[in-house]
This record gives sequence, C-alpha cells and structure tokens, in this order.
Amino acid sequence: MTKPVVTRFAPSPTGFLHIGGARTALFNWLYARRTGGTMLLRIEDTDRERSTQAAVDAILDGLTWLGLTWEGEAISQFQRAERHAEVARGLVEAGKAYYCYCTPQELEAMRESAKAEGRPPRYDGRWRDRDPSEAPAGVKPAIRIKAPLDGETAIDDQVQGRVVFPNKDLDDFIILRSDGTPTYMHAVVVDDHDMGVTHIIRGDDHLTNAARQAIIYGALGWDIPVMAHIPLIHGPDGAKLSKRHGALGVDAYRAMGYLPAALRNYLVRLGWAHGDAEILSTDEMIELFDLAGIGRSPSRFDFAKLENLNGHYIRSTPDAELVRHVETVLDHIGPTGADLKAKLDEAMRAKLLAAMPGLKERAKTVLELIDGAQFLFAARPLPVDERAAALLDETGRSALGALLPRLDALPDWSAASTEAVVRAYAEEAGLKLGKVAQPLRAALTGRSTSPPVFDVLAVLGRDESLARIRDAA
RNA sequence: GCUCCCUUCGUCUAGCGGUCUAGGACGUCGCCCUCUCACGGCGAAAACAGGGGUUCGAGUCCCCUAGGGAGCGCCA
Repeated sequence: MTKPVVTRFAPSPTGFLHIGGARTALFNWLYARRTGGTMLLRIEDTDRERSTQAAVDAILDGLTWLGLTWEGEAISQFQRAERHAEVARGLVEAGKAYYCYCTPQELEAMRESAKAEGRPPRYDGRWRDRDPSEAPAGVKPAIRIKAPLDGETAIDDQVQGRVVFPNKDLDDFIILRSDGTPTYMHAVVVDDHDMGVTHIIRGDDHLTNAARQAIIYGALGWDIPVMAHIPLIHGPDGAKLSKRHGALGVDAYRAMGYLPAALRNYLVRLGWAHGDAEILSTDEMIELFDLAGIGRSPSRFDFAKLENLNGHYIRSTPDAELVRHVETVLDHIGPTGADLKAKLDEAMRAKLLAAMPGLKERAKTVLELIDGAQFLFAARPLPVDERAAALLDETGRSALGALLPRLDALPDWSAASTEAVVRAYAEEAGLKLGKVAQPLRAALTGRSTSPPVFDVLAVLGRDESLARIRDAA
C-alpha cells in the first residue's frame, strides 16, 4: 500500500506571489489532485525582519484567485521554532551535530582568507571535534550539522535525474542559530517531515540545497521525500525574473484582465508538456499532469502567448460569468474602475450581458472587454475619437440623415430589422454597406471599431440609438 | 573562484537511435471571409549552439568548448 500523496507550497512572505511561485503552487496542486492527495500550505516566515502579514495576505489572495486550494490552515514556520530547536538539540545529543562558538567576525575572517587563497568559502570545522569544556564563557553557540567529510551525496530527482554532489563541497552548515532559531535548511526538513510531505516540488534554485537537506534527513534517520526541482521562469530577456525585471504579482495579472483559467493554462505549459496539447481545461490538466512531463530547461515568460490564450478563454466563457469577471476587475483598477462600477446598475448589467457575445469575440483581456463596452456607459453627447470623427464627414452625415426617418419608422427594433433597413437604404443609394455602416458605428459608439453595428443598435435600444444618430447627423 | 543544472524555429514546446526532407502552438508575413475590429479558414518564412566521438545509423547516447542559469550566509 502506498502512502497518499502530500505536496506543499512553501512561499516566504517577503513580497507578493510572483509568477514563478504561482506556477510552483500550480504544479503542486495539480500533482496532488492528480494523485488524489492533498496540498498543504506553509508560510516560511522565520525571517522576522522581512516577513510581513501584508505579504501573507497577498499570497493567500493570489492563490485563491488562481483557484489553487490547500488543505487546512496555512502553517506558520515561525510558530514551530521550538520544535525545530528541539530536533537540533536532539541531533547534538546523538552526536550528529555540535555546538559552534565561532563569532560572526571569526566566520567572516574565515571566508576572507578562503577567498584570498582561491578556495571556496567553507566552514573549517574548528568546533567539530572540540570538547565542549573549551567553550568560551558568555558566547551563545550555534548548532552545526556534522556533515560527511568525503564520499558524495546524491539526490534522485524526478525532473533532474540523479544529481551527485561531492561531500567535500558541503560544509558543516548551521541548523540552529545562536539565538535559538532554526535556519531555513533545518526548518524545511523538520516541517516537511512533520507535515507528512511525500513530494517536494519546488524551483531548481533549491537543487543544491537539496543535498544539504539530504544530510539532515540522513542524520535524523528520516526518509527523503520524492523530489522534483522544476526550472525557473525567466523574463523575456532570459535573465532571472526578478522585481527589477518587471516581475509581477498575480494580482497584477488580475488587474491586467487575465482570467485565472487562462493563466493556469499558460503556466502549466511553461515547463510541462503533454505531446501537442495546448488548450487544457483544469480537469484535463488534473488528468494529464505528471512529473515526467516536466522539462529541464528554463523558460521565458511570453505575454503574447498568454494574451492569445486569454482571448481563447474569454471567447469560451459564458456571458454571465464574464460580466462577473468585469465586475471583479473593476474593483482592482483604481478610480476608473470605481467610476464604471458605480454606473453598473441592473439596467446597465443587462445591457452588458446583451452586448457580451459581440464584445467577447474581440477582446483578449477583461480590460479590452471593459474598453469595448465604453459605448454602453457613455452618456450623450458621445465623445468621438479621431477615426470616428473622420467617418462622420459630409457623406457620412448625409447617410445618417437619410437613415434616421427610416429607422424611426420601424415598428419593431431589433438587429435583424435595423439591418434590413440599412441594407435597403445602401442599395437604393448605390453605396457599399460599409459606407453606411461605418458612419452609423461612429455615431453610435464614437469609435471606428465595435461589435457588429446592428447588434449595437439592438443593445442600445431605439430611443438611445436614434438620439445618438441625431446627435451626429 | 568552486559545485550543480540547462541549450530544437523570435517564444513555449513535440521528439525518449532509424517513421525527422524535425511536428504543433503563439508571434510574424501573405490570401480568403467581411459593416469595422476581431474570430475563423488557407498558406509562407522560421530551429536541432559549435566541435569531437560511440553506432550500420544521432536532434535523440558520451566527452569537450561556448553561452545561459542556480547555489555556495547565524536569508528563505
């Protein structure tokens, strides 16, 4: 009988949930879902200087928006400090770790001389075998792990394969600081063990750490979880996706009008593939996701592809749901959004819903959806952009003037009835349909592009449409 | 400096020794559809980093070089 899978996502709350973290979370979530297991969430907040509650909130908000759910409460690593210390002291008692009384100055000097001699900066093990009775008075010791001096440590990684590290390159690193708090290296091992984590899926910036953690696992006599170190996501320029390179939190993607489903789809294909499959619903992802499909080379973030995917998802999302997305996004784009939100009463919502089929066909983001819907929100007299103004030249206006009484005379007002009138007029006047439809569009929307003009007439309704045409003619 | 990882069209990738005159997707460029813009359809240009091996045969295995990335803290 195999143990149920337990994965975890373990961000440190020093900033927002960035795109790389989001993908790591997605992979962990998918793998857990795929295998019928669970994903846990652990906040690595042992760095009290840099951790903030605002960051924790942003991370939870980001995960939630992306639809990535975790089991139970988020675990605070900091709150487990006592357990970490206890395990570290146990290791000392077992002779697997020892107290080191070096001062930071001594350590610094050690690194300096190593650097000067061209050696890698390593702790020299000066307290490794020294008798505790030699301890200087009044110095609080740190605890260092007794790492093997020779041989090698290997990680059997599901993505990277077997990666071997010579032990001589792994020194006796600190697991418990002199102030009694654990280092990341130690806390991770203890927490993953205590949480029953069976699979560690994380960025490959942790690959070399994995060797050090393996040493702790070994000293503790614990089994090492299955590991999968996934390549990082780079910026368009190939460099690490850092804040300096415009890395954004997932909240920024929400504000840019991307749909969670589209972002999930884009992210899952960044580093993972299943043959030629490009469009994957969440259910399909869950069904297909596997560690073997993860590639080993880093990838670059490409907005153009995300945008294309987002357009696909917008087109295939039900209209009512898109209206809800519009409302959500309106809350996240500042004053402009708030203004529109204020205008979004029941009547407006109904118009938006009615216009949605035409709108979503030509929008790649929710922002474009909102922009395309401007003509619904706009009050007369309509602001007219440059291209629309050009359409409303003498010829255009005379066409509108001719159209006005004919439209006004319509007994019923619909896309089909208005289209019939306009087509009939164009034919009579010997004009191509475009010569009539474009000025009409300009009059109705103030722009040169919009959903099909007859749909616009229908959505706007008779009174508003005729009024707008009169304004322009 | 040391250790580890990576390298197929501009980008994401398929490829797991012969089916590769290298496939798909995004992007780009044509054409078609058309009331605009999109969507859609059709088509085109576009890649195995370089060099050595192994093998009857290498994009696929090994080595070297070059380039990129990550890690080497009492940060996570």
